Amino acid sequence: MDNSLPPYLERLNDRQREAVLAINGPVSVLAGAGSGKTAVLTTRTYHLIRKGIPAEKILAVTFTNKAAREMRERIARMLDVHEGRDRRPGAYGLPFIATFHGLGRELLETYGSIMGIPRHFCVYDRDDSKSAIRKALKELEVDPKEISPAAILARISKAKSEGMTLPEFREKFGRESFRTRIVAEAWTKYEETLKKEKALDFDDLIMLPVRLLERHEDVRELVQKRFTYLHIDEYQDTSVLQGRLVQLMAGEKQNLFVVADVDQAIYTWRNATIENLLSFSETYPGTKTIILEHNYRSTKTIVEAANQIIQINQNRNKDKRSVTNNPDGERITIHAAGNAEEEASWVAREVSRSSFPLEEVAILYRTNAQSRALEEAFLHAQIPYRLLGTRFFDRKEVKDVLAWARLVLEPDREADRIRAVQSPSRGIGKVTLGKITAGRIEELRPSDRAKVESFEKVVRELGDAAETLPPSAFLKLVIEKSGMETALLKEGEEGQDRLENIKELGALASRHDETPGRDGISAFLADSALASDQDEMDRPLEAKKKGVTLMTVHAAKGLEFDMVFVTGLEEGLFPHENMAEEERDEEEERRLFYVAVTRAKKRLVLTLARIRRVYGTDFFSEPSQFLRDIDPSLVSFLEADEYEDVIQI
DNA sequence: GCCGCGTCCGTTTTT
DNA sequence: CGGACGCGGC
Repeated sequence: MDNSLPPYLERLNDRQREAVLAINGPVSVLAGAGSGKTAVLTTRTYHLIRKGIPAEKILAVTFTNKAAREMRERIARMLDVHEGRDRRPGAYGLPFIATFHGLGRELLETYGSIMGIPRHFCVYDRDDSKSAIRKALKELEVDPKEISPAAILARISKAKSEGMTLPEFREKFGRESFRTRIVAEAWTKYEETLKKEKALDFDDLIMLPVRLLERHEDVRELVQKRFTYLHIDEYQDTSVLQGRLVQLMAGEKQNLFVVADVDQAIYTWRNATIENLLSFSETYPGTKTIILEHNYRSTKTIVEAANQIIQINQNRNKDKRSVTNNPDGERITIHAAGNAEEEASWVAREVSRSSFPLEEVAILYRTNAQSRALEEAFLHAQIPYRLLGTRFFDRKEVKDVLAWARLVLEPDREADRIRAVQSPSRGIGKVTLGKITAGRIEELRPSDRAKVESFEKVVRELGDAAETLPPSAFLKLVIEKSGMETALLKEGEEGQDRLENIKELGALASRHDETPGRDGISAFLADSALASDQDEMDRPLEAKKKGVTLMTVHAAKGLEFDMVFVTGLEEGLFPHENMAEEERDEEEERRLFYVAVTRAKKRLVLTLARIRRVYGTDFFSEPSQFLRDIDPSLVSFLEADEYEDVIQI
């Protein structure tokens, strides 16, 4: 008998190998930062296939689209499968690799008809949901100033992601207070809008599949048979409902493999709960737990600093501590700048002085607002950069095109009609539109009627074209026929940029060109709703850019760079001072700092500004308490006298 | 119906 | 400070 290991297993350490080889039954892997958990997930998937498990029986759920795509590419390479343009998660006989939302979408598209879910639904993003709520408030004659649409949406979203239905919410909170009554009323209207527009929101993409599997045993069995091996990444950041979905899918076999790090739980504000992880072995008796604490990523200095930071948290597994065989490396640099602009230009200067390739440098910050000063500094220093998180899909012109496309597929979508009719503006406004929706078409002036008819004609023509055209050609036609192209060309330089953005959208759509007609277009639309602005691969132009990466700490999760700058280390900013007392969570902020620090492989630089501008006014800021958590022996200051000043012993 | 101007508000973090 | 929204004049 041949006892030698295949090369892909030899590369792993004992614990990692144990994780890969634990094929049946529930397994939880508690992995520290930089411990090679991605390698474990990928290798395990590959190993299962080598063992004869059909690839399409394996489901892997990742946290981001980017992680999904990378894993899919890696496995395709290992299996020597050449992926074509088909972007569906399970294409080419590969495992089904997607985010929870991508999985939910697949389940609803495939099995949702039994619950009356339309075949072509569109997905509402946060802004869509917000305007739907705003509309609901208007109908209810509630002043949005009294209760903000955002707050209502947050409450609805929380209820939904806990698995609570609208009637249950009414029952429980309907009489509690004025506030909750408004929430219940707005929720009712909101659901009506969703239904009318054949739309689902992000929470629906999880909630409805759960309901589907709970209520329909036949579907549950079908799904359990379809996926016999389940891999879940970042399990500490799953919600109650996502946990339940996993459980429903795992079924009796429970060939369930989850990877998690409690110290990197940074999404509780998005209704993630570490309860799923803490109760894992109770939910799944016979769980095998494997701890990966060896860090392959960072220098000893960085690993040691990370340990010092995270061990201050009370709410964690105190035995878990990262170790590394890597060299000590350089000390951590702390720099205090005068204000945000000086901080930014100092960072830019340090980047150009360093010898790391620009692709190996990341600039991290707590809030998106901080990116502006940094962007300007990099522009000024002529250092190429990529800015993640500029909400591409939030841009007006992009939303306009998507609205047009959605309207063409589903002429009942009121919100999209209002948007489309105004882009470009064609002399039809709210009043005219209101008359149409109310069915009072005869009241229209002849000139208005002509305008409306020509608009509707364009929509119809595009509708016909949508039946056969590949998505990218369809989009091109939309841009032309809607009149957007002509209008933008008239606008000069800014219009050119906008046209560029729209064309980028066309490039995205071409990924679905192998599925022409409504199916492909609708898949593209769902893609863009689920696409993340944090993922440069979702944007062809952004992906081509090379350079330093600017992003929030949240967006940096899972990534690694030779040199990492963590900026804005000031009290109130990082840790962030929350408005709502009850939401303040110092330990989560510290975990976030831990995530930031552990992104660095070789050099870590922490910066702050003594004066920070908030809403246009300057404030003095105190250095972040987090800076004091790192032992001085690991730190070097550029100016010696800065030390006591910043650390404030 | 459109556009310009004034006011008000916000900022965590995002699939 | 800057984006979103509303009001009022054209």
